[in-house]
Amino acid sequence: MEKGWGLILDSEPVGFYVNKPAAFNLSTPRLNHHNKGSIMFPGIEFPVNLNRREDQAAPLSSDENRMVVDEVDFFKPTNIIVKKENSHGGAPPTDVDVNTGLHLLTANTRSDQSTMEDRISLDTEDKRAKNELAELQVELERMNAENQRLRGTLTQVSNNYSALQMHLVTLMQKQQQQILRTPSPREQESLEGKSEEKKHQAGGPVVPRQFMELGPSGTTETDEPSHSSSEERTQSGSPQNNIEVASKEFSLSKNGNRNEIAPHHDQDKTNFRDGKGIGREESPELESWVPNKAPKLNTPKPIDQATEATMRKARVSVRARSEAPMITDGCQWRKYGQKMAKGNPCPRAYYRCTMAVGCPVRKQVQRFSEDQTILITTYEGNHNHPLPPAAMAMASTTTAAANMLLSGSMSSADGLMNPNFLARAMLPCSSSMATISASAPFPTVTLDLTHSPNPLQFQRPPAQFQVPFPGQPQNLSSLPNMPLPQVFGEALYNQSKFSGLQLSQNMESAQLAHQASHPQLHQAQHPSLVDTVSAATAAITADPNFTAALAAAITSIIGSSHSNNNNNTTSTNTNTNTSITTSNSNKTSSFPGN
DNA sequence: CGCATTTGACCGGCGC
DNA sequence: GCGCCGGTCAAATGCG
Ligand SMILES: [Zn+2]
Repeated sequence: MEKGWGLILDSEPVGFYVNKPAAFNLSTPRLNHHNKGSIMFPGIEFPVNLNRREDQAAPLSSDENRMVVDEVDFFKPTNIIVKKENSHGGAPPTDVDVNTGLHLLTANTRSDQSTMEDRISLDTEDKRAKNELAELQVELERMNAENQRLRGTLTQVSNNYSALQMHLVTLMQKQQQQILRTPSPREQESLEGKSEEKKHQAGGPVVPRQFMELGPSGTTETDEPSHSSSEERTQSGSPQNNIEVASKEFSLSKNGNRNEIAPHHDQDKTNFRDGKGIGREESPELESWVPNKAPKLNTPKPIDQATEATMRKARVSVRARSEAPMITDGCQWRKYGQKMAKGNPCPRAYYRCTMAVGCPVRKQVQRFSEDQTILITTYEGNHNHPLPPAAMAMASTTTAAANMLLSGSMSSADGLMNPNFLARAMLPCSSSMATISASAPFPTVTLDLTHSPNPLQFQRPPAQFQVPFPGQPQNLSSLPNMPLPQVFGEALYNQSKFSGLQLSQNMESAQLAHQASHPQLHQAQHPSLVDTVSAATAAITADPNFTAALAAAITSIIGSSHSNNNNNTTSTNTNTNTSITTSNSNKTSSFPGN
């Protein structure tokens, strides 16, 4: 089964390579910020956990692990090889085999002096110079690698930030919905039906429903009984890299509340694969997934069902850079199909959520034809089961996006209001963009977690399918003066060997932070290392100013890296060009983040 | 041996 | 009606 080991959407494995002094020493590529040593950003009143894992502090070995990327290597073998070598050598042998392809220079300089002098001494000198050059080259490459890492880090931070932003928007949206309109019957249903007991226990305020509860109220609570192991599974793909060991201390907060819900989807099991054989209509509310061709079934069904159908039909696609075949979103996926898409050389893979038996969630994974370093993951449906925090991150985000979209599509008033609201909400946060466009068969929200190479590009033109990195992936092989996009791609590539992009942790953190304020939701969580981690991050990120802190972190990192790399034209891109694109049937509009 | 993936078959929608 | 196309199924295959 697929565990989604590809991109991990959180920040942790990368660690923070904050502002290294000019020494380009691979052996100490990153500052050691263990989570306990969370970084305090000046002027910000709470610590930000940068998710450094302890072992990552280990100088070379971890680096090697990170750098060795051969397996998943789709695009640029040569580079990788070089980097690998570099990562190995603390001080490279003078006779370096590392072929940097920069010999031209050395040859020239040498030729001048060597003409009439004593051959031997010159030879030795020559050799020495050569060696020095080689070393310099190696160092140069190290610098490049460092730069890439920094950029990768920045990218991840940006991604995280974007994710958090999404959460913020989601929460704001929910609040808005709560305030502006009485809860829809479905919401009421879900709240009463599911959260009632929770509310009793927690006695907390009524909370905007969790995305998981968006499904049919009756069965949504199905819980996988055996999911004590869920966390390993979800994280197993990259245990070394992904799990945030740092925050163990927080685990206690969550461990108590393993969910109590009895798994009652036995029926679902029988119904699984109901597509044809076993009637799925017997229990429409059971919400085992229904083939998504639900375009017209709305009429006969009650409103709830209609919205459900819409929900299922709504899609949220996430674009992120990853060389890995699939992003790690914390869920378990089983591949059930693969097709060659029409205009895309890369096949499209179809996955189904297997965390619960009847879970209707499916996703499509496909590479962006124009930039194959971009992985487009399209989610469809809502989980009908509790999710581990890691999965919560992505799921809640996507669901939020779907909600946004659907709220727009359901009532015209909302439709007008929500996008604007979204735009407004995101504006102060960052350079994000929301776009509503036509041309999608399904209402689709696109979260673009890729990054624009242009640092000046704080406002992007509202083109829907803009390719953030027009550069072609092939260019990645040109190591020294790699344009930023490629650098990013490579950095991410390196880091994503096991984990790739990391979004989940922070997203989940936001989620948990949210939950922290609403304790009744906690019980839905699974205790686990993941939970632990997320709890920790949640605690850390519970502060409402987290985004500000993150922004500060980003800026600080940017500043530092800028100082180090400013000669590099491709230097840090400061803007997180997260864009939200919603495709509706008939309109196209965009909301530049700022 | 059980499970996940692979992969060609199949199905429904849609346009011509 | 036919063919294309996106999406899904399920037998075959591979893997641990
Ligand atoms: Zn699910």
